[in-house]
Amino acid sequence: MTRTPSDVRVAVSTVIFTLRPGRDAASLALPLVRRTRDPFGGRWALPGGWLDAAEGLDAAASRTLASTTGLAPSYLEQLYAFGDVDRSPTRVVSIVYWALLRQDQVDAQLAAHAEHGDAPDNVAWFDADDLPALAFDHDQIVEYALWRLRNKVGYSRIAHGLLPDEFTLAELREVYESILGRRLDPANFRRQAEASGTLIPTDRFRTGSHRPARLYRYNRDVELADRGPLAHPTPPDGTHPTGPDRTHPQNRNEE
Amino acid sequence: MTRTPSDVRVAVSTVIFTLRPGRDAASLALPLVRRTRDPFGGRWALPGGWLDAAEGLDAAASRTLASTTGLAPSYLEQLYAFGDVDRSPTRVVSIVYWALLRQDQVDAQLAAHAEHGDAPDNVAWFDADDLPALAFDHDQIVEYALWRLRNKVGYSRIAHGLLPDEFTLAELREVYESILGRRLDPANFRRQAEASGTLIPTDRFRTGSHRPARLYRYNRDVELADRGPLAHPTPPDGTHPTGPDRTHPQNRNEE
DNA sequence: TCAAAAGTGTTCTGATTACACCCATGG
DNA sequence: CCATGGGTGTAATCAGAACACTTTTGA
Repeated sequence: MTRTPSDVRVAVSTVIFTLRPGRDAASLALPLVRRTRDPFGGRWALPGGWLDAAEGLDAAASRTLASTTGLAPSYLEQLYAFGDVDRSPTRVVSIVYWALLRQDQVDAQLAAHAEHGDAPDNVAWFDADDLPALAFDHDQIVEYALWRLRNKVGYSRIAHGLLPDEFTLAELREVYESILGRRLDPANFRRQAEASGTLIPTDRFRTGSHRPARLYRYNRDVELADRGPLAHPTPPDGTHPTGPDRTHPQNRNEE
Repeated sequence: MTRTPSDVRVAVSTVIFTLRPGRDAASLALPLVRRTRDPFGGRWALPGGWLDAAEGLDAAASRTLASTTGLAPSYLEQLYAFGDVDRSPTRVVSIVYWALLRQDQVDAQLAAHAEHGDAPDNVAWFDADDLPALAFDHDQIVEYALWRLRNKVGYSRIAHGLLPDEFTLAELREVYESILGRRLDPANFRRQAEASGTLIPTDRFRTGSHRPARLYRYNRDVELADRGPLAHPTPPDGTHPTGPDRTHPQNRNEE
């Protein structure tokens, strides 16, 4: 067997969400990179880059995300492989990931880069439901990532991927409300959250407004999301492990 | 931008299931192809092949499946992109699909090929829970495909992808039981199926054993599975459309 | 002391389960 | 006429939704 290089190139991109506090309710936001060359020069696109022959897909997602935006996700999962012939002028298969970034990490990571003088350029954050026209088929990709996020929040604990270590139930509820786009009953939300077995109450309280709210951590023994039988046992590096996702839904908001 | 071919090659493989009638209960079976060359010469592997620069991913899955096994799926959906560096001696990213084939189509399609003298070679069917050691990481891939199938059967209508146009409720129930690996209450199953709105009763009956059972068709207006916002409007060719999957589970067998 | 969020209790509803029971047919 | 699967009825259970209510704080 001779090794003939293919004329199909493999790219890796990532849709990474964070929660941006708003006056009324928080909203989902994501960073985009402005393209400097054709095709689609000047347009906004998802952060990403070419797959290197010496790295796995997950590693490529983390690397290209870091090199374009300076961000390291708190949750990372493969989304889909896009490979229509006409999705780009040249033949490119894009392995797309979606990710979450804890709110407190956004500023921290960007500040760290600013200090080292390697602040990412040509990057801007956009509200997830108010995006400009994107390069390639990235509009569709973001739409699908949003759909997956909204769906997954219903049957897994990924919402925690957007919060710091300690949080109040109201903060957790706000994450759900932002993602789902509707209000949730605080009383019922509390009971469900407590019954899930994933929350550990601390003896600390968040004070400042009205009645102090108890702070919770969460049980790291429980995975953020069931990733199916192929889940890697433990993450070798800092970021979260990635294996095929339990793509199966189990509630049924949109069946 | 000069176009430099990548040293990463893209393959497409498919895990395609059908239901094999057994004395007691039916069981899931899938076709494998015996490799004739190294690496893993002599071992069984998933049907597949190299992605052609002129075809999309879905088309490549259909084409390679047909050319290796002679089969055309009744349901086809992308499963996952596997791209660990060491999963093959050379650098290969495999876009893996999973598929269903209606029981009545297996024999029909194979017979058609036999008649034309183009019967596929080196192909054999195996029971899904009794597989030999497979080439590459294909064991894991099959395991993941099974997991996804079992999961998805709980919140979508994919079970119909394994049945002919008309079927009895007992036959439909048997599909569920085979996939889930447990018995279901016939009475409750009937009510759920009827309440789903996806079944159309015919005025024909399956006779032969005891009391005749009504035959049902199903409502083609309802998608087999919610594929998310990116679903292709209509399949251009014969096989089913494929878009990103609503990977979200909604029941919770394994949360 | 009052507004507002934290937190508890109670009721109602719908889906799921378990299981008793009747119906229709082939042998 | 009876064994067997087709098909119906019904009561118990459980999760979720709705909402009234009490508690605790800062202002």
